[in-house]
Amino acid sequence: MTETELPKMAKFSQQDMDLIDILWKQDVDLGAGREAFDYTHRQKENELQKERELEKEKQQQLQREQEKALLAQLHLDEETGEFVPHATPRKETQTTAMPPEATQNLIFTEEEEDAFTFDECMQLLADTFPLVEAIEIESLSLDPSILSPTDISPVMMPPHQLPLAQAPLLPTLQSPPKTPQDLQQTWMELLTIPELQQCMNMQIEDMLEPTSSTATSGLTEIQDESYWFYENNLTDAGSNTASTDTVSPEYLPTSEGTLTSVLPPDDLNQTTQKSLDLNSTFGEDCNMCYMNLTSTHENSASPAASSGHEGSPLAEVPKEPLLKPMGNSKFTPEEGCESSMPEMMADFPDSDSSLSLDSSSKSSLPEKPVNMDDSSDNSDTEEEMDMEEMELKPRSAEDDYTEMFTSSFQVDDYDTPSSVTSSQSQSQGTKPDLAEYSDHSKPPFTKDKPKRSAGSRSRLSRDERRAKALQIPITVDMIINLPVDEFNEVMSKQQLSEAQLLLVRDIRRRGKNKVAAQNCRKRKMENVVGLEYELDSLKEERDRLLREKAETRSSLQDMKQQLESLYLEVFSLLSDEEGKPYSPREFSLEQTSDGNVFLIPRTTTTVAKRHEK
DNA sequence: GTTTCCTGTCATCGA
DNA sequence: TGTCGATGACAGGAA
Repeated sequence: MTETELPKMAKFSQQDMDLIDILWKQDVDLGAGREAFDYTHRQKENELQKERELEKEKQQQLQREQEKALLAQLHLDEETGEFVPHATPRKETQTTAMPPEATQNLIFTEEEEDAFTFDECMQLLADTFPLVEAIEIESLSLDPSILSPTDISPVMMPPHQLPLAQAPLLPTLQSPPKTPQDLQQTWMELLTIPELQQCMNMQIEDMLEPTSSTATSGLTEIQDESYWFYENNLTDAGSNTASTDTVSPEYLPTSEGTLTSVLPPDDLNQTTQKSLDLNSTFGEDCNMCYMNLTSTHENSASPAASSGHEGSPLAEVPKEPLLKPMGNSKFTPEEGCESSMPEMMADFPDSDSSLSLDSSSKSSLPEKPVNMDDSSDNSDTEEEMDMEEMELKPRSAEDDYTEMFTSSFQVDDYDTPSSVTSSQSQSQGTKPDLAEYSDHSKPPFTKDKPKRSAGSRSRLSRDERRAKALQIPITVDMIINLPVDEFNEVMSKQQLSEAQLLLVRDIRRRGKNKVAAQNCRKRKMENVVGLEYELDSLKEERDRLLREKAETRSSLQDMKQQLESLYLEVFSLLSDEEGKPYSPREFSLEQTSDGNVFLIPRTTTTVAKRHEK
């Protein structure tokens, strides 16, 4: 409802007003406030809007003045001997040295003045520039030596600092490239600076690092508006000179030198190539940069990228140095688990060496279950048969694993699933050892050594190895731990052969028994500990009883002593008719059941007692 | 080289 | 009768 519509409202009839009121109530129900229909409120909002626009214009004017002041400082740099042309190249320099802030402001003014309110613009500025500053501070804090190369990049440069820092630190940049060739030469010189390359690599990583959506968006905005500089210079130079590939080898040593501290040597080639490719395509906008990175990543002999991981280049790039080098090996789906299962490969040192890339020369599977059946059947010679599996038939084991991982292995979540195709170069390198292991005349300890060195997991590994050799589509863990019903159900569904069933039962029996033995020993130890505790408590009880016994005996002795003294004391108080004391030897005091005490002659008492007996 | 401890496995028994 | 858990006995690795 605008200001011109207000007079019309006075002409509205009461019916119309009621209708409007009904509509307003409906709007209120939909979430609209009463002030939305208040003209004065809207008028205040319009005034505020105008004030904001005025403030925005003032702010822009202030920024323009600041830009002019900054450009004037560039003139002062010329007086120090760093000449900056004022003609056509100066125009480039001005635009080159123009802070991205100015560029951004111009763009905001031209494109988004109508679309953004002042608060939104201020919020956008506040969101954008602190991020850039933070990025630069971060890059500067990493190494003070790269401070000057960092300043080269206007992409990441805080707009308000760029001209000041650029002048003293990079005189080469100040010298104007009068021709495209000069410009190209300038950038080629800049590219020879190792710190510059490191800085650019770091900034690329910072850019590609998926920190926060706001940071990414802010960078994208800055790059979109200031990458034209590289588009006009660096990319031209790169394309004119020799493209990326010709530049790359030239700077490989420096790049390696800067990257070896943070990257494993195996990743150096890929990363270096990636970073140099990025350098060559630095002038493109952010999207193109990401696209380039992705394409570079895909082209840099990284099979993982071509296997479905290219969907997330931002997440992929930071992780890439952590990936194991694939070399020239053909990527298989199982290789993804390889890095996480090194111990499994350690369990099969000889099987590792017996591997081959040739998956075409597979021996027929039905033969192996029969052999395995024999080996698993005879428990006494199980170990020897295991060794025979690995030694007498290295080709067979090789075929087992090759076929196992190339065929449809239904369940691949073994507790330690190993990738037999871990490293083809490794397997190829150890290939000559196959002849040694295939030598039957070798002493047994040589056969046993690699396996015994696997440690306490050798048994479990053996079962896993057998299960894999027989292509049992259930994990050893499941075989052992599944309840009987589920286990039988799974077994019935799997259509296993006789040998497979036998092996599965053996694995289950051994696994169960192993757990039972562990529990038994645990219980035994607990019993021993409990018995020891009980023994200690019994010893303490015995000592306590002995102490109580001694105390009781001592107290009884005291009581006897007291009673004797009391008896003598009472006896001494007694006297006959003549006043003579009674002799304790002739008389004794006895107490009857009713409590009376009588003096009885000892002879009588003794005679009476004898009679009683 | 021997001893001791730990662990896996087998054989056996009872539920 | 088959399965499973418990347990003694044995063997081998590791310290």
